[in-house]
Amino acid sequence: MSLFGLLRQTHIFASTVREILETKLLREVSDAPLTLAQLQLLKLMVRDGEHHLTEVAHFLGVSPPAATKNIDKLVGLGLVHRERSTDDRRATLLSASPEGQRLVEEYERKKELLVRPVAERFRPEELEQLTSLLERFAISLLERETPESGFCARCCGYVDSGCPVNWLLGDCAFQKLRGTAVKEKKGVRPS
Amino acid sequence: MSLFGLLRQTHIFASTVREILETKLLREVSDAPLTLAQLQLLKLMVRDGEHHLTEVAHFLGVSPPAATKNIDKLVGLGLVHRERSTDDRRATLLSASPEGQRLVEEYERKKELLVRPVAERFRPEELEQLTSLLERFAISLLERETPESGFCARCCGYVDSGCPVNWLLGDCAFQKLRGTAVKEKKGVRPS
DNA sequence: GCGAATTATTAACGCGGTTAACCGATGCCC
DNA sequence: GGGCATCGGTTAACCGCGTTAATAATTCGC
Repeated sequence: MSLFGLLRQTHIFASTVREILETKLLREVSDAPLTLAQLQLLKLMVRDGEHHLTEVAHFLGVSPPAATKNIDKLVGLGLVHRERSTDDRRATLLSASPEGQRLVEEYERKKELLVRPVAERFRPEELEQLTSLLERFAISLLERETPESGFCARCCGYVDSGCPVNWLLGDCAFQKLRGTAVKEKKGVRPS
Repeated sequence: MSLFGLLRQTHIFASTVREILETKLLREVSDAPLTLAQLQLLKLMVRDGEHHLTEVAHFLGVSPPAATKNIDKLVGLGLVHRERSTDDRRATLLSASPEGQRLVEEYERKKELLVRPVAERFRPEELEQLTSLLERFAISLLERETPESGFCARCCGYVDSGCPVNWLLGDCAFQKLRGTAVKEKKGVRPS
């Protein structure tokens, strides 16, 4: 069987989502030119409070200096608050500022506004099919990854404790961050 | 109706495809660290012969100097051949070298090798559904784009003359490149 | 045939990534 | 408790790819 059509639509779908639903939308809600990584950082911090720089670096999959630069920028824009930790005075505590929170909310709002009319052109059962097929395909791809590859979909902001992607990757940075490491559960679907 | 599940899976699918099926695979087939843009360039040139630098810049959606740099790198790696045009001595003629062609073929081969076992976990009608749903969703997103936005999915390498994405975007760089501009046909499905 | 437009490149710079080096704070161990 | 390794974060130097402005060479149009 030929996979050409599937490969083609897979690529086009992924490009379109990234370009229109993520990059372009981000430009619309932010005066300063943020990168997708920076938005994901913001979403992470909006979602759950205070983080250390090392966690942030791991979450983004970049080196600590790169994470520092990203945080520097977000702090400079007033989107993130940074302070020294009191119990470990080496560490920093990072959290989203009210403006940062507003930016993320605005992004989510516009995204839904953009997707809703698209979704309305599908029947409800088609949307469920699509969601389910997307999930199965992504999981099947991810299952073939060794945990060492360190891939993280940065689902941040779309966290759903029942989602297989969450417990599939033993070393999902986001999981570690949230203190809900699932290493021992890898590959075992919770009942 | 809540779109949360759909938005979540959409993001995860797009991230996973880009990361595992594109970025990671590219690293495996190339010694030099190519970017996805450079791979897409190669695919473009493998597909259809000679191009000018301006076309390449438009195709990638970057400025001419940026395109020059990308081409410089590919030429330096021996993946692309560059020569002066004879009929317009300002212009350059760019084409993939045999090594460039081999790289793209190897990439496609490995991609199929990776996706086939994933596809085998779906029933044939499910794969058709997925392909069709991906296409409809992407098209529906793209339809809301003004031609001025200049988005191009760089479907290069997955060109299918019957595909709506091809004729949907009046200013699809790829279309222009191929001399099959569809501006007048925008939104009108060929019978 | 000459000025205007076009094609591609170079120069100077910005931003985000890297590694190496550094600094203050913590913790361990005798 | 003092000494030393380690840890958390930042800085410095560099690289790659993007930008805009300026330049060189060629072609076009009147």
